[in-house]
Amino acid sequence: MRSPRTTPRPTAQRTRERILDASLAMFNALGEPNVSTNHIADETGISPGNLYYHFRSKDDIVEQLFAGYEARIDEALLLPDTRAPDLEDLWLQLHLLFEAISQYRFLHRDLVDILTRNRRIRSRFSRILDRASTSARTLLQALAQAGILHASDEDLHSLVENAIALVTFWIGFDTVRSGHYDGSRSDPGVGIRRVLGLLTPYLDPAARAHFARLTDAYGA
Amino acid sequence: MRSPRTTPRPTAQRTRERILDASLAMFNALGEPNVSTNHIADETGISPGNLYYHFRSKDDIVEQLFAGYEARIDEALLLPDTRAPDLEDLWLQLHLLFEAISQYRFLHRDLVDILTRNRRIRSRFSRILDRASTSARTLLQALAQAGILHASDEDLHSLVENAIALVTFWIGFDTVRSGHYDGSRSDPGVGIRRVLGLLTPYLDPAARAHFARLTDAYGA
DNA sequence: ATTATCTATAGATCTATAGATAATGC
DNA sequence: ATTATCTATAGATCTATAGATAATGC
Repeated sequence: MRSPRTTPRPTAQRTRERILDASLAMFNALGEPNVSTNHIADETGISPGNLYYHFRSKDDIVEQLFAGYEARIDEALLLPDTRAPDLEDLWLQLHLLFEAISQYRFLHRDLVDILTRNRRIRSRFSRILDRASTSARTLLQALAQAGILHASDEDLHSLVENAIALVTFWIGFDTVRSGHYDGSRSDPGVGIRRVLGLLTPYLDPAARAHFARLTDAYGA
Repeated sequence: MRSPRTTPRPTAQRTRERILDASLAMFNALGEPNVSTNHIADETGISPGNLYYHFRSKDDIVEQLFAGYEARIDEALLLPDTRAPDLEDLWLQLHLLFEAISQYRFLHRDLVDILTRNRRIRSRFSRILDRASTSARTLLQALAQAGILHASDEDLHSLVENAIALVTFWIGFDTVRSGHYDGSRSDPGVGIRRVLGLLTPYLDPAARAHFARLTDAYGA
């Protein structure tokens, strides 16, 4: 056990952050399984021993990064609490989700492998999916209530699950479909349009036109 | 270079097959990145040296397995050539696809990582996606021609891409969503229903009822 | 004589730790 | 005195090969 650092020194704090930054960048570029603690130390410009002074293990680094990811996702899933959510909330939520996922895309690239090897992250991710499901359901039910979406309960369930599947594995699909395996960031616009494509057949014509305007105006 | 075996001895042939069988089973159960050539040799009951007599490398094993996968997928993608494909062809194709993928699920579990590390498999998989896209498009266009599906060209494109994404990453999504990380085979029924769920809003009511009957009758 | 198999091992990792040394804060 | 860092290394892999030995087929 390391003693708690109540007042961390500026230098060490920066080193810790630099390790996390380098890890995230390399994980995203090369895939987490293909990046060793030696690579990370090397890229950060420190010794492997120093890396293990700041982090218990490679998994510890992954978990710290995951905490950042989880915070971003939870923020993206927030819905307005004083009024019913509308189409523009859905549109914004999708943009925030794709942005957060893109920032931590290494997690989604090797999702099954990472979750298989780490029980803690596994259960936390499982709860993220549940929260996403709840959020999406709430949103779509509000749209149904407002009369701009028409779907049976079964349709709605299928819709929510398919949307979650598509968002979760968009990074993977985009990679294999486009053939860009270098881990570079890709335009989230197509992914967002595909998720919205799941929804459109259930939307009112007026709402569909509304979406078209949003897409044209903000370019995604 | 190994000399060509024109008339392979039965024993050796069996060993080769046993290596492939053990590899497939362990890859599916534990994930390809987590299975070493030592594990495979151990499970097959041979020495690591013997394994390398039969296969050039671990990648060689993966490629041999991939060839079997590719053949199964290509077979599943075949459409009738003497008549226009109909709803039941689509239904059958989905079943064959899910069956083939389930048999080689290790490929889909770590798809991006495997394709990143192996250029040959990468380009072959890319062509599989193209063939799947063509097959799906042909099928859906036939349905549109027959008047049982109504969708614009843009809708149809989105539909095809979303279906391919869902089928390709169903194994991954099912794993993280259900929380069963032991690599065991899961019921493909839900996955098939989800893919069909993409289609239903574009279908004629009569065709939708047809699907419901198929699902009830054959249990998926 | 050829094919199949095993033993033993080189060489390259990788994760993680022990222990020495340097830098900082009181 | 505490915190941060480095050097060096143990110990566990893992992939792959060399070279010896066994089994098979003509």
